[in-house]
Amino acid sequence: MGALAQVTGLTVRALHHYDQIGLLTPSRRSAAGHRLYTADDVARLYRISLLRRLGFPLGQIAQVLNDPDWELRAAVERHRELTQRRAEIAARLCTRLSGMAAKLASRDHLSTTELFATLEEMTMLDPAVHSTTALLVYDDIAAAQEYLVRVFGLTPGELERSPDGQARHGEVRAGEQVIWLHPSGVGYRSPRALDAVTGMTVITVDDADAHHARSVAAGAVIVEEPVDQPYGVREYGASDPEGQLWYFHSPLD
Amino acid sequence: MGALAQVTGLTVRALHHYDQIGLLTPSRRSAAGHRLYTADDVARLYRISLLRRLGFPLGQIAQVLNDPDWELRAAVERHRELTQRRAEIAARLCTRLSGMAAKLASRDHLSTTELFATLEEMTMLDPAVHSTTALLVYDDIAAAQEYLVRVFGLTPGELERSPDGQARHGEVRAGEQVIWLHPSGVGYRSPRALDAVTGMTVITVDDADAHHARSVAAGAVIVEEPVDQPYGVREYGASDPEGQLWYFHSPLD
DNA sequence: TTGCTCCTCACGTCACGTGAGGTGGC
DNA sequence: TTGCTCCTCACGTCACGTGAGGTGGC
Repeated sequence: MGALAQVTGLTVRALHHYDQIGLLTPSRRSAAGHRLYTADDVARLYRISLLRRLGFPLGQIAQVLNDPDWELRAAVERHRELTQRRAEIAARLCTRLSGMAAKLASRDHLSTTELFATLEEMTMLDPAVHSTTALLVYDDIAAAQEYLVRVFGLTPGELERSPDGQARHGEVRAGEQVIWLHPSGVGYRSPRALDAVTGMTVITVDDADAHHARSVAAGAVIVEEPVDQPYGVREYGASDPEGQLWYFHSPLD
Repeated sequence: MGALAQVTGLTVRALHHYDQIGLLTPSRRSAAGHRLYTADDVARLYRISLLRRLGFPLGQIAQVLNDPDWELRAAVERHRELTQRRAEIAARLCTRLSGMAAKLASRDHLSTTELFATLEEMTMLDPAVHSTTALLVYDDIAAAQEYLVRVFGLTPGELERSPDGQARHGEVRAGEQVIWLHPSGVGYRSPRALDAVTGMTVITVDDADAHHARSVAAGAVIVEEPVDQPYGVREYGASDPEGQLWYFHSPLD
C-alpha cells in the first residue's frame, strides 16, 4: 500500500522487494491481490526501517528481527566497526582529494603529463596525518564525562578506571571528533586550578539557539549569550564545571 | 596477462572487464588469443589504477583520460565534494552507532521492546553536532602558524590581520581537522603565561619515529621521546614555543 | 468514464568475483 | 606428459529504480 510506504518514507517498490526476499510478507491480500498490512506487519516494518536508516544490510536485519536478544548487540557492534572503517577510508580520501584540488587549482597551464605527475606525487605521498584527537584536562574525569553528555549532548565514549576505581581515561565524541578527558598532572592542569584556559573547543551544531536552550535547561553556565558573529555564524559560549570553554555555533542563513 | 595484473595490483578479471567496457583494450593479441599490452597500454593502465585508487568511477576515468586538460580539475573537484558528503554521512552514522553500542552494552537484561526503544530514541535524536574545531591560544599567532607548519608539517590555513597589521585569527589543518589559533585575552592565556596547559592535541601519523626525526631536524622541543604505549600506539610529545603540547602517534604493528 | 493506485515481470545499476569448461605454451 | 596460465561465457552481488503492460477500486 502506497499509504504505508509514504508514512515510513519507503517506496512501494521497496516493500515489494522486502516481500520478495521474505523480510516482510504482508499477512493478507485483498481479493484483487493488493497487499494488506496488519498492525504487527507495520510494527515489523517500523523496526526494519529503523535499522535500515542505521545502514544495516537487509540480511542482518532479518537475523536481528528473528532473534533480537541474541543478535542486536553483536550486530550493532559489528556494524559500528564496519562503518568506522568506511568513515576512516572516506575521510582519508577526502583529505587527499582536497589537497589535490587545491594544488591543481593553484597551478595554471599544466601539461597532461604534469597533471598526472601531480596526482601521482600526492597519491604516493601519504598524507601523514590521519586523524586528530583533542585532549582536555580535568581533575574529575567521570564527572566531566557525565556533564558533557548530559548538558551539551555529546556522545559518551569509554571510561576506563584503574584497579583502585579511579577514572584514568575518558572519552566523549562530538560528531566524528573524539575528545579525550585526561587527568591533571605536572604541566597540565584543570582550568579551575589556573583560572584560565589555553585552548577551547568549537562545535558546529544544527541550530545554536536550540542548543543553547537545551544547555541552559540542563544547567549550563553560559559565558557568552548567542550572538551573530561577523564571520558568518551564530554562536554562544559555555564553561563547564572545571572551566573548560565550549563554543557552539551554527551557520547564519 | 597475469604479470601485468600482479604489478598493478589488479586482477586478471579486472583487466578483462576494462577490455569489455572499452576502457583499456590491449593493442595486440597473441596467436592463441592472449592479450598483449604495449608500453602505451601499460601507461594508460597506470593512470587508470591511479584514479581508481582515488575512488573515481570507471566512467569518469574514461572521460578524464580522453581529455585530461578539460576534465581532470573538474572531475577532482566533483569527486571531492561527493567523497566529502559520503565521509560526513559515514562519520555521523558512526557517532550514532557508537552511542548505541555503548548504551546497549551498559544495560543488561533489556527486553526486546526496550532494546528497540533505545535504538529509536537515539535515532530520532539527531546528533546535531556536525564538526568540531580546536582552538589554541597564542600570544603571537603568526609565529605559531609558521612554526606548526615548518616543524610539525601541518598544513597552513588562512592568517587574518586587523587593519593595524596584527594577526588576529590563524588556521592550520591536520588532516581534516581545522585548528584555530586565537590571540590570548582575559580568561584564555598562552601556556607560557600560565606555565601549564589545559588541553593537548593528539595527532595520528603514519610513522611516529619518522615524524619525530623530522620534527627534531626542524628544531622541535621534545618533551617525551618516542615510546610504545600500552594502549597500542608508539608516541612522542613535543612542546611548541609558547608551550602548547602536541603528541604524535602511530598504531603499533 | 476518467484518473489513480495497485499488480506482476524483468532489465539495469557498479565493478568486478567466482566457478564452468576448455585450450595453447613452457 | 604434467602443471600453470590464459581464454570465453555467464551468473551473482545489493537494494532497490525504472519502465512495460495490465487490472481493480473510487
